[in-house]
Amino acid sequence: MTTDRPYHHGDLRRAVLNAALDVIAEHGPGGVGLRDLARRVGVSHAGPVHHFKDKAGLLTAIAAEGFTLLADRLDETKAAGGDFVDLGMTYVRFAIEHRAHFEVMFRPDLYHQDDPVVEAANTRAGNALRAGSSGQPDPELALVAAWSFVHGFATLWNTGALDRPGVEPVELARSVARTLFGAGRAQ
Amino acid sequence: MTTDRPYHHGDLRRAVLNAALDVIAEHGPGGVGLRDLARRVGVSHAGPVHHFKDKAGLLTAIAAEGFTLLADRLDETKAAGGDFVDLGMTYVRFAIEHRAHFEVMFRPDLYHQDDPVVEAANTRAGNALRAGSSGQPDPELALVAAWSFVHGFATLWNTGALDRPGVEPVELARSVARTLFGAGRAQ
DNA sequence: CGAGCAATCTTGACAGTGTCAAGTTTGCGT
DNA sequence: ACGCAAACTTGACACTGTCAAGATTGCTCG
Repeated sequence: MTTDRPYHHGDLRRAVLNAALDVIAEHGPGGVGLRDLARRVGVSHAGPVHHFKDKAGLLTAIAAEGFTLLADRLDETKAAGGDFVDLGMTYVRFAIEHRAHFEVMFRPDLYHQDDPVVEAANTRAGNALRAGSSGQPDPELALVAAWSFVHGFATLWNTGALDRPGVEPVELARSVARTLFGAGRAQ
Repeated sequence: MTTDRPYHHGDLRRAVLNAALDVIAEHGPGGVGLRDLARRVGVSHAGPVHHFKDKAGLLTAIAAEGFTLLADRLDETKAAGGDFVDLGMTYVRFAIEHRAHFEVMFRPDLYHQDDPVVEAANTRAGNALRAGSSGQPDPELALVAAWSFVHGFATLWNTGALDRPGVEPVELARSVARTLFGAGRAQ
């Protein structure tokens, strides 16, 4: 090939991120390689380094993107009048639909946890979650209970441990959540 | 040094496993390296290969050990008359005390998931868990609910997301579990 | 409009990794 | 006591992340 591609890629950063997300979704975060990503995107082996500094830097960017994406969705369902259970279902849906992001976000050993961008996004998502449980009796315990449940459900589902043939995960999670947390009082 | 250590290590397999568990506890599963482990144990760079075939083979052994250990503990608390909630607390305690094992067990992309040993240990632990929920109304839903909760709690706690100053994790989990699942009926 | 500067990307190198094949040393059963 | 198989070593290869230095480009400011 030795293609006639332009020297400047245009949007290499996004291209590398997308390629990385593909790889993570298929092989997990351990499967990402800077040189492999460079190859997939059609760029020299050190191209990605310039945008992310590190391999950990790349994963930091993915984690940050994931946290802001999650915070956005939580804010949306809150704004749409969603109740406590709805918030949890948004969490589950996010973890399944954005599996690659989710698998990085909660593996702090893979990225630069002290990065200001990722820290800000992380606390934003945390606040959105905390706000959702504020209407419950004993909000602190409710937060731990709900977060643990949806996080565990999503994690187990993604690893295949909860696999039921022909079952829609969010529906299963919702029916379980209803029995755990009641029918879901307003707010 | 070029030590006068014997040609045969004695129990290299266990030594490598222990070294790997140390590394995982400190740096996560991504931090393990076959050559690094060999160095720590004081053996040539390809020594460990003979016992585990692969890097994935090493992690397979760790996962298998983890599942049987978990199954053992679940059986014990069941035999000691523990109820539904007690089983969950055993799960949480295991995940925290054997953090390194736990972090490998639920990352199937890291090891040979189809290995017969790990498969057997996995289903054994699964059965122990399933048996615990058999006394509940709607056992299937109860299993999903309880497993999701304890798994999520343990995972979040281990990543530091649930960190509360001076709080004993199992006690926190127990108090939450009691409000979720009732006072814990017998069996 | 065009010159130069900074951002973007390439090339080349180095240390470190997993894995394999081939040798060496040792314990153990017959 | 002998020999065989298990345990370990040595050496090699392809691959990885990271860095330094160079080539190419878009863009800003005169």
